[in-house]
Amino acid sequence: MGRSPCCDENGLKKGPWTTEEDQKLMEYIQKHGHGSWRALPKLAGLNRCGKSCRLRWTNYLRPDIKRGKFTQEEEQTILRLHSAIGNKWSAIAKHLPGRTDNEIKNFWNTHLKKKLIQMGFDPMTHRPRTDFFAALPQLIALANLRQLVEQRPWDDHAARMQAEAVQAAKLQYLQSLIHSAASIGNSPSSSSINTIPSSDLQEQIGLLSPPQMSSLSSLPSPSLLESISGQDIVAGQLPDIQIPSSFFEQPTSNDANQLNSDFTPMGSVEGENGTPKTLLLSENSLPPLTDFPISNLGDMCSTSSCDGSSIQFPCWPELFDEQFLTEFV
DNA sequence: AAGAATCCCAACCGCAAGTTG
DNA sequence: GCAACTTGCGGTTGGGATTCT
Repeated sequence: MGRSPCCDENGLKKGPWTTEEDQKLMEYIQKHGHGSWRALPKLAGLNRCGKSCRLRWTNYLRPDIKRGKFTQEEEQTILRLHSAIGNKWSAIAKHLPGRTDNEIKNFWNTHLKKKLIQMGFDPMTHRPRTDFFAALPQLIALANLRQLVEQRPWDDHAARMQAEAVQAAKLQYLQSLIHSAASIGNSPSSSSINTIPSSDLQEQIGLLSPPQMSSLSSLPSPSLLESISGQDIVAGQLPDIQIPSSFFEQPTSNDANQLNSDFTPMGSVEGENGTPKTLLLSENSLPPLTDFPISNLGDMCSTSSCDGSSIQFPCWPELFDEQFLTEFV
């Protein structure tokens, strides 16, 4: 299994392709097929290595390539498949006709990954991140729901659902705290916060707007953490939440539904119009955080895909009133 | 208006699996 | 079975485009 020597050859052109080169490559392949990629450049009159030609063809020149923005449907498919198989871009691309693995990979890295991170989900596991900083954006977004509830004259049912969502968020936040506290207790020399990769930390801190940064100073004190961890609460016994891979919107097509059937859903509920909504919940999961489409949640965060509008988040003390803490502890 | 920062994506790199002789 | 070679894949990067200050 030796390495390919083709790109090691000197004198071959690299970098962006010219329209002339594209033309030559297309004409040659349309006439003769690509055959051996190694031999192709010479036969086609190109001063490129075969690998470069193959990449140019498969990622750009192939006639069946679909260009333009990814649809919600495609986004759903990518999320669903990625949650099941991870960074298998070529496998994911097979489910998206006309999209290349490179295109999907780029879309993931520039959009979807950030979206998940901003919502406090681990982009690799698609589960809520248990480290403290990772949970912040998700919780902030949920806390913001309560603010909306208080500001809008919604009906009682909707308001109750929102309040329950905030309660769930609080629970999850406390879960994070307890995880942190437990690890502090188990290992005096290191805290879970200290174990967060610095890149992750920077990423999360970078996502917080200045008001949120300032509110960090009013987070629970170490003494509170101690008092919580002193309750002999086993972190593993706390409820866990798994994000539905249909995270931003419900699937809308037969294709998406078909894909859904490829992976085992952990639960389902009936949607408003009678169509079942698939929820990927773990057995010990909390109830769904909200009863409205989670896409609303995504819209409320300050993300690059949120039409550029920024939203002022509430301060942390508002999220955790004393009554709640008393009830919980 | 201009420079800085950020986003985006085409293309490259290198590894590993598959194929051939 | 082995080595040379080809192909496919995923991670990373460079630089143009766009947005922000």
